[in-house]
Amino acid sequence: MRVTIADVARAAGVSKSTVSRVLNAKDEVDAGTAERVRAVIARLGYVPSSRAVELARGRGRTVGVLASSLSWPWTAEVVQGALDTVEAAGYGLLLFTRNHGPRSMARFAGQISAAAFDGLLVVGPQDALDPVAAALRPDLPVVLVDDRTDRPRFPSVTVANTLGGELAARHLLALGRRTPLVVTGPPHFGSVRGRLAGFLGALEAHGVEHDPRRTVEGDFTERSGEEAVEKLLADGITPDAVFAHNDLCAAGALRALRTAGLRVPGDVAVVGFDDIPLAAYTDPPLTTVRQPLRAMGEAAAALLLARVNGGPPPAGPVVLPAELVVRGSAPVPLTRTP
Amino acid sequence: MRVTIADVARAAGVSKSTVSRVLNAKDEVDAGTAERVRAVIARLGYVPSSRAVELARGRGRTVGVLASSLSWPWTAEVVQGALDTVEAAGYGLLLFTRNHGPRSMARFAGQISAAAFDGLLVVGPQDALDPVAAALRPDLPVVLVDDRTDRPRFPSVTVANTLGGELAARHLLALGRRTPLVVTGPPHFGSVRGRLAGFLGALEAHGVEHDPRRTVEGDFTERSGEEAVEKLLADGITPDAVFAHNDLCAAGALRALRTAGLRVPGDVAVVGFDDIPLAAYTDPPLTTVRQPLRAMGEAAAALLLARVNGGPPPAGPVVLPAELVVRGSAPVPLTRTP
DNA sequence: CTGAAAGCGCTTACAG
DNA sequence: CTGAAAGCGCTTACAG
Repeated sequence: MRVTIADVARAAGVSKSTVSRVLNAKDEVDAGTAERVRAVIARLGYVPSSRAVELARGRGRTVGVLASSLSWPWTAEVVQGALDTVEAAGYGLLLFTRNHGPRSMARFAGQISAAAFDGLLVVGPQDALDPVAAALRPDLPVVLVDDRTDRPRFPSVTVANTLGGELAARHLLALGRRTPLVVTGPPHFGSVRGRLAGFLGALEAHGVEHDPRRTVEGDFTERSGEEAVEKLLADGITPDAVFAHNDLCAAGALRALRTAGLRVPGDVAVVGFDDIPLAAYTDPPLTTVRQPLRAMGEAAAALLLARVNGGPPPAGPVVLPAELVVRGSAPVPLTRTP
Repeated sequence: MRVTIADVARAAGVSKSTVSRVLNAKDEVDAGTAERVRAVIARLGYVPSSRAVELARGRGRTVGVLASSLSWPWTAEVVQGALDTVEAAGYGLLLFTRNHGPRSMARFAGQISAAAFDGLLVVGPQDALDPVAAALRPDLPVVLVDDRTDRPRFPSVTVANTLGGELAARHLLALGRRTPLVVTGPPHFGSVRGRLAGFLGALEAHGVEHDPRRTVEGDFTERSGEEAVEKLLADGITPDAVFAHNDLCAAGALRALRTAGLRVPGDVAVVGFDDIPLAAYTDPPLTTVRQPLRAMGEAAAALLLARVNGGPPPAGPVVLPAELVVRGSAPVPLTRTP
C-alpha cells in the first residue's frame, strides 16, 4: 500500500541504508548512486513516514503550543507568529488550549510524557503549567510568551511593559492630564506591575502626584473597566484620563464614561494596552500601547527551536519594544508655543 | 532513560504483550495481573510513546487543520471549536496555515504524504487544497468548514447562508428600507451566492424591486466596503440601507457613510455578516447575521473524527442556523399598529 | 489468560 | 562508498 524505504531500495537496487543516506543528504554517497536513488524516489512518490523517522531518531520535528483560548485575539496573533516561524523551520505545531478543565490538562500531561513534541511554547502565564508540572521532563525545552510572573522559570519573550506604561503616561501628560485613573490587571502578573511602575514613574518624574484611590484593580475584562470607572465616580472622583492595562478593559471604561455623560477625549482621555483589532473600532477609536504580538510569537518560536536544537538558554527575558498608537480617545496634543 | 513497556514488563514479571493488553484495556487479561501491571505503570510513571504506538498501529490520533491566518477572528474561532472537540476525543491537532506561499504548501504536502495526521480539516475555501492535490491520498478523510464552492468534493459544515441573507432583508424591510446597497464577497464563493440569493429573494417576496446597480462586488475587506459606498454615491445613488457580506466590509461601509455625512441608522441602516467581536464595537454597533463559528468548528471536527473512525460520509453539507443580532446600526423597528 | 516472535518504517553504528 | 544487522517502542496475530 504505502511506499516504504524498502520499496525504494529494491527498485533502485541498493540497500535501505543507502536510501536513508540519500534521504538525509549524507555526503558519503556516490553521486551517481544518489542520483539514481533520487530518481526512484521521485518516480515512486516516496515520502518517509514521519512517525517511523521520529521513532528511529528518538526525536521529532514538532513543537507543542499551550495557549489560552484562541478566541482571545491576543493569543491568536501570537500563535500565528509562532506558527510562521515553526513552519518555516520545517517543524509541525501541535496546539493545545487550557480552557477545558482537569480532563483536558490530564490529556495534555499525557502528551508531554508521550514525547509527542520536542519543545513547548506557553502563550500566557507560566502557572498554566502547574497542573502538568509532574509530567514536565527536565530535558523538555520550554519558552514562555508574555510571562506574567516575576521570576519566570523558563526563557521568555515579553513586551517592554514598563516602557509601555511610560509612553501612556507621557502622552496623557502632554495632553495636560494630571489626575488619571489606572485600571490594572491582576497584580500578580509581572506585566501588570511593569505597566503600573512605568506609568507612575513617569507621573512622578513630571512632578505629578497620584492619588492611590485612582489606581483600581481590574482583571483584563471589559466589565472590570466599566466597574472601575463607575466605582471611582461613585466615590466622587472624576478623573481626567484613564489608563487601562488592556484594550478590552479600556473599551469598558469608554462605555462607562459615556454612560456617565462624560465626553472622550474632551473630559476624559483614554489609553489602552495591546492594540487588538477592535481598538480601531471603538467610539472613539482607542489610543493604545501596541504589543508586537506577531513578532513576539516569532521570537519565542525561534528561541524554542534554538533550544530544541541544543542551543543555550538566553541570559534573560527577550524584551520587544512597545509603541504608542495614537487614535481619537487620546489624540495628538496641540502644539503649544512655550 | 525513558521508561518503556519493557521496563514495566520486567518490573511486573509479565511479558510486553500483557502490558500492552492492559494498556489497551483488552478484556482477556486476568484481573489480578492487570491490577499488578497497573500498579507498576503508576509507580514507574510509564506513558506509552505516541510515536511508537502510532507506528505499530499504523494509525495515529492526530488531525490536521489547514486554515487561513489566525489573525482572522473568523478562523481563530472555528479552529478553537474544532480544537475543543478534537481534544475531548483524545486526539491531537496539528495546525497549518496557508499564507506562506509555495514552500509552505510543499511542506504541508510532505506532511500529508508522511501521514503525519489521520484526517484533515480545511477551514476556508476548498481550493486551498489545490496546491496539494497530488499529495492527497484518497483514503485521507477531509472535511471542509464554510465551503465556498458550489459542489464541494468533501463533506462540509456551513452556516445557512441563504437564510442569513433573508434575515437581513426582512429586518431592513421591517425598518421600511426599500433601496439597499448589497456589498457582496467574491462571487465564486457559494456562501456569497447564498447570501445574495436569500437577500434578493426576500426583497422580491415583498414586492420590492432591486436596481442591479445597487449590488456591488466586494472582497470581504474593509476597504471594499468603503469603496462600494463611495462608488454608489458618486453614481448619484443614495441607498437607505447596506447589507455587507461580512462585518469587516460593513465596518468599511459605516466609515464611508459617515465621511459622506450620512447618518446611521437614520439615513442608512447597515447590516453585516459573521458577528466577529469588533461588530459590537463599531459606531454604531453593527447589526449582523451571526454565524455559530465555534459550533461550526465543533461540528466539523466531530464529522471528521467520525470519518477517521470509519464512519460513512454524511449525505450532504451540514448546515447550521444563522441568527440575526440586532444592534444600533439597524435597530429594532418601531412597532406600528396596523 | 499469557508469552515469543514478527512487524510497523525508519536510522545508525559496525564492518568491509 | 555500501550493506547487514540491530534497535527505536510499541501492537498483533499465532501458539499454547
